[in-house]
Amino acid sequence: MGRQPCCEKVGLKRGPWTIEEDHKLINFILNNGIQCWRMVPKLAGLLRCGKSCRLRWINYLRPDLKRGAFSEMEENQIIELHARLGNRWSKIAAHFPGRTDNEIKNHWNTRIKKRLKVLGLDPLNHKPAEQEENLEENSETNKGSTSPKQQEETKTSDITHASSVGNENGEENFKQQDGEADVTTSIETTNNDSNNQEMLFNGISHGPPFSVDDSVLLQPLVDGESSSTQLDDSLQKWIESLDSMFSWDSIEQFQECFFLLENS
DNA sequence: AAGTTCCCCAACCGCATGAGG
DNA sequence: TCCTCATGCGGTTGGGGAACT
Repeated sequence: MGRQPCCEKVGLKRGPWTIEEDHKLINFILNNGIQCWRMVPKLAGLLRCGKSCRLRWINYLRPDLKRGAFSEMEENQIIELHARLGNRWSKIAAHFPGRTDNEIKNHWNTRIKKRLKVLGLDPLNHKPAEQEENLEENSETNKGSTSPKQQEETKTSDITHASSVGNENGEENFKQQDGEADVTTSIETTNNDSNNQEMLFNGISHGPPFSVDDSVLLQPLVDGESSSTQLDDSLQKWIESLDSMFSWDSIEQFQECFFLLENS
């Protein structure tokens, strides 16, 4: 007797989101907020499951998202956090306002991993690759003698001790406070309020999170790739409205953008 | 120019977790 | 305490564009 799926899959749309779907979702959330994701698609008139709506909102439509390439400083912070927290992307993302766990995870898998390998470090535990080989040999002998959870704990303590930014009491901190206490203090000094504001503002000024060279399919943009010649009037207005905004605090302003967009 | 390979990233899947009855 | 359900999370996939041959 398996668990029921989170939603009725039959008849639901999958794959890339269209601009119309995005508009419906954003409009609904701005007008109604989020009480229950499962109800969102029904009430918003979307043929999507709630899970898909949630993911779309969190990873792409949220107005406070910071888009664009990661700076070297951000990459270094990710490496530092990964050394302590492992693949807990949501925890890592919590230190980067405007970034999503998915974004950081993708960036890790596509860029940072390679960067570490070039440096001769194992991306899993941040140890030099040779050392890692020895570790694997040893772990072979222990195979079957430990539960997955025990193995995970072992890995965790390895990561902590191996961290190049090491903390003498890393393992203890990890267990007591999910490994975040010391990281938080070091990272937060760089993510102060003014910095956050700047990032938020920069994120907004990147323009809409989609291109319009195809009027139906929503295509993600690479940072700086947007071309005003490709934008239709409504989207141009969108960009102008966003650029003129100081912050996303005012939902009314945001709604006005949509009003303009829909009525243009 | 055409074909192939590589790379990126949005989206999906399935399990974990926690709240509430 | 157990069960159900909604949400969160991390691993993985696949489409599409870029780079290369």
